[in-house]
Formats: sequence, C-alpha cells, structure tokens
Amino acid sequence: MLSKKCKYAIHALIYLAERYQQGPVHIQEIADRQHIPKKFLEAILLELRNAQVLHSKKGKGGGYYLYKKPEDVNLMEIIRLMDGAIAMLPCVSLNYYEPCEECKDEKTCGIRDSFVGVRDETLRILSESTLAKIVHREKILGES
Amino acid sequence: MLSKKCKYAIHALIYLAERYQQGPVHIQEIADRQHIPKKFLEAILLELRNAQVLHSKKGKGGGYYLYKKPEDVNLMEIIRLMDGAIAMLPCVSLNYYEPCEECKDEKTCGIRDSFVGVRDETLRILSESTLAKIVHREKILGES
DNA sequence: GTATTAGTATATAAATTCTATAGAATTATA
DNA sequence: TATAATTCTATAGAATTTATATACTAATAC
Repeated sequence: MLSKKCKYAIHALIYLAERYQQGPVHIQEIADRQHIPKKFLEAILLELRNAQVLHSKKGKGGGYYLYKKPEDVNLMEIIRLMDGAIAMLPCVSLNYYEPCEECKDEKTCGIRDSFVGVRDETLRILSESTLAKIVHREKILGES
Repeated sequence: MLSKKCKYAIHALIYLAERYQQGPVHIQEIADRQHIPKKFLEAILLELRNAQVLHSKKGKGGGYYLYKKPEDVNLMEIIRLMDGAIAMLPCVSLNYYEPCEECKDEKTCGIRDSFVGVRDETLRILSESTLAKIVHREKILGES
C-alpha cells in the first residue's frame, strides 16, 4: 500500500498540474483544498522541490509551482521519491537493490522470476501514467 | 515491499512443499534451515494452518505439513494471508476494499485506472506462481 | 520595516513490525 | 503413568516507520 505521504504528494501534484504555468500556489491553499496537514505537506513539497519536480518562491505572493512539464512527471517517479522501492522484494528492485537476507542463492531462487514480472508490469503502467494524462482523464470523467 | 513475515511464510511453505506427503516437519527444523526466529515462525505457521493451507500434528513426532496440494497454493494467497491487500490503494483492492479518504469522488478519480491496471497484472502473475511451479523451477535452476 | 510566505530543526504521537519470555496442552513411547 | 517432545496461547516489549505538531529562521514583496 502507498503511504499517506505518497498519496498526499500525488494529490498535491495533480492540484499543481491543473494550475501549471499560472504562478505559485500557497501551501496553505493546497493543504486546505486537499485536506492535508500543512506541515506534513511542507515536508513533502520540499522533497519534490529538491528533486527538481517543483520550484518554490518565498515571501509575499510566493508558493510552489510545477517545474517539470506535466507530461514529464509520472506516478513511478513520485512513488519512488516518496516511498522508495516499488518492487515487492529488495532483490528485484532496480533503484533500491539489496540482496535478500533469506535467500541463499539468487540464481536458484524460485520466486524471483515472479517478482521480476510483477515489477516490470507495475513500472510499465506507472511510468505511462503522467500528470498530464491524469488531469486530462479527470476532466473527461468530470464532464460525463 | 513484502514484510519479513511474508517472506518467511513463503520460504517455509516452499520447504514444506519440497517435503509434500512425507510426514510432519518440526518447526525447529524449518527455523534452523530457513533462518527464521522460531517463535515468529510458530505464529506464521499457525495462521497458515487456520487458513487450511497447513495441518499440524502435536506431540512427539509431530510438526507441520502441507495440507493443500502444492499446485493449489500460490503467492497471491500467501501474500494476502500474511500482509493483507496486494493493491497499492485501498479503493482498488478486491479483498480489502476501503474508500480513499483523500478521494472526493471515485468516479472522477484520475489515478484509479492506473492502479486497477497494476493490481490486475500483479494478481495475474502472483496467482500463476504456485508452490509446485516454484519448487520445480528451483530444481531446474539448481541442476544447471 | 512589516506582513507574508517558505525553510529548518526538533519533538512527539501513533501505528506497525519483529522478536522474546513463560508456560499450558497434547501426543508418542518407554 | 512418567517423561520428553512438540505444538499452542498469551503477553510483553523493542525497534522501526509513519504521521503530525511546535517553534523558530530566512527570504521576499510592497
């Protein structure tokens, strides 16, 4: 399951994607509209800024705004930043690889293949899911 | 990521699948061979017994043994028993459904579709991965 | 220079995961 | 029937992660 942190991040980013190139948005506004504790949201947005997904502007009229294009930010990236590995086992993770303690020998491990398959399908779908597509989808669903 | 509990369960079940229909196996033996804390393993095996995956025999000469056929136990089932939902969001879980707090309206939610896709692919692969196939795969990999 | 806003550091609450302790109940067998 | 072997039960607590709150600092616009 995704952590709350990750879900908050996704919703905040969608909110900002809907306002792409319309200037900075206050943390407080995002917090209010998406029902996210403000201080928790600050930490989340900060991480996203450090990852160059967002930029921020301090002082009056300041706030956060999407730096990357909405079509260049996808769920795979967001989840990795917030929750870390997407794979179900450390030994099949591309970005957070670690050998399994329980596992004597990776080459003769009978379960690895299954989890490699799950990982690949998961990454394929999540990387195709960009903020642009999500915003577009919500617009269409909202109209019908 | 799978919990340790779940990984322990998978390895214990593989161990028992390799000894299917060869009589009860001691907890201690499984614990030693798979490097699992004995008391933790006890709790795990108990759950699997309550779920009718294993049966047990008490007293001298007792132990645990696989009750279901190895071809009828798959990773999907084991993970659900140990860790609960497999889906990444509660609102797309088949067995552990809950509405998302963050979500105002499921019908106009732009991310649901992606996670439904991930869930379906994951379940497909995991449900195809039976203990029988895993044991068979390890045998082949071990020989080559 | 004052109000507004993000940024930083730290504390703490809450929940989950993992492991350990102690002993009761059951069974085989000598 | 006594003994040893084993599962079963209950509970406690350590360790880790997740989530939230408090208080203050730094930058910016006007």
